Amino acid sequence: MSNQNSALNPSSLKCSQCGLGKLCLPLGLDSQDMSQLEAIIDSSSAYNDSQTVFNANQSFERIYAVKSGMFKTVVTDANGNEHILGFHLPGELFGLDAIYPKKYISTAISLGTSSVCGINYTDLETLSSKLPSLQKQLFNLMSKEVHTSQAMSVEHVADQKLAGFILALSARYKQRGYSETRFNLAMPRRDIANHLNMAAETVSRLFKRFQQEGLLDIKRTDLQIINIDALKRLAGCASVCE
Amino acid sequence: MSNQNSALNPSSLKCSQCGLGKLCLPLGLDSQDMSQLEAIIDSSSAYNDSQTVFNANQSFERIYAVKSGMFKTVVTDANGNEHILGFHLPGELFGLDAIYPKKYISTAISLGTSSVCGINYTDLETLSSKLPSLQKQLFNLMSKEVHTSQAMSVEHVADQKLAGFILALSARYKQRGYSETRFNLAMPRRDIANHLNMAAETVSRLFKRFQQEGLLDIKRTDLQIINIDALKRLAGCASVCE
DNA sequence: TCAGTGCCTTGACTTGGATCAAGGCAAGTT
DNA sequence: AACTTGCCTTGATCCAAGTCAAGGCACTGA
Repeated sequence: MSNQNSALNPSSLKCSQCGLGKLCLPLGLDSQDMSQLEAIIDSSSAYNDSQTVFNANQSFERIYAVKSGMFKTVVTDANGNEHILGFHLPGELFGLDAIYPKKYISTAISLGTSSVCGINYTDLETLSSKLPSLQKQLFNLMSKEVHTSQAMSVEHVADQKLAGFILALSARYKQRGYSETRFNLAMPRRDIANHLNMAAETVSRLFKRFQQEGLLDIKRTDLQIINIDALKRLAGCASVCE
Repeated sequence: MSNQNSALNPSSLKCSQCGLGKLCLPLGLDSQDMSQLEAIIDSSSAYNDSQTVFNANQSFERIYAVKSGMFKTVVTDANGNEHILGFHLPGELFGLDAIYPKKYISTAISLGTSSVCGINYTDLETLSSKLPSLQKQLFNLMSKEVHTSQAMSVEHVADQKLAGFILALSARYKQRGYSETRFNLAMPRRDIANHLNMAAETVSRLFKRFQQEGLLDIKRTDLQIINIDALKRLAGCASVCE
């Protein structure tokens, strides 16, 4: 399946110098609060492609913030079928669904070379009750997580789902200061298909159709959105209209 | 669509006397903390069938805890199609997805005679930073919410989805001290179908099949689970195995 | 008791997307 | 340059579930 987890090159860049501060946990913290947060963060462990950050059922200790690259979270059902719950971009947290059950629900795997910051959850809880802005930001990030998980379930036809997926990625890249019309998908077709509950062949045919209809241009993982409005109309806006 | 929102019979039963304390926000609070929580809660507004608690796009002010009955949250996409995001049982919160965007994402509607407690979110934030146990419980409830939204997306064949839905309801009723094998569905077939992204006819045919296979017995909304293990095997356990 | 209404069930037909099976193409290896 | 490997695309076929249409059954109110 996937390799053992192992941290390479732990470049210990602190939150205050990280550049993701406007999206990630530190949002809203003053420099004094920030250094308290920095004190409980294991800054930046790096992973090669397809390495495991944590496994499902492992006992919950830390939540993770993506620093660079991309991670996916995967569950395996009783019949051994894997399902990708989500993809996580820089500045996003994962492992939040493990808080209540006190164990990880999913397995987290890197897509390409990527890095994360780990945050001990008990420490984070304690610090949150001292720093109202941190508590507020955590609530915000969790609320967002609830929202995105729900949005997925609205579209149910294949083309809407794929359009919605692309638009959601686009919006998230935009937020991070990248182009909203051209970005790298990072994950293979198979993973997109799995995440959206469809066959890889369907993803392939839909990308072709979208291209023929002048909605986008795609070569391997390099995606360029050409007609974003038409794409939004197609998706029915469910995952993206704000 | 649905009637105007209107609060009837505001029976002001406090948290400390409510019986849902083991599931709801007060979990883990001592009696002193509890009275602080009670002070910021508008206890119990009652609704008749199909009444609206809040509308999508309305500005966010409060989260709600179900006191009795059931509520559904519904979004409408750009094409006017409605989609039911979830059903909410006593002791569960709804409106959490509105925290980050600061406006309600969905419309909340009562199913049958039901009641809620409303909690001003700003007050709740403030109080949470004073009461670590309250903060902890809020994080737990939000984590749970993330988890249940995600679990939905795992099953993708109709019979698995319906089995998973029934089992999830069963587990939630059990938690609340009700029978896990016999309960009232409260919502019509159409709503189940909509929530699970399928046709009402399919729900009907599947219930018939489940009944023929000796998995359950259903008459209108009165559901009795006969072979819960077989049902779990069918669902692949995704939404329920813990 | 009987018509009216809303919800659920059943059957016949249609279709979107899965599956199966080949083939293509890029990048690395020998 | 030829071979291998992994991923993606394309075409042919099939089936699960949607749609359409009719009928049944349990409440309601006159």
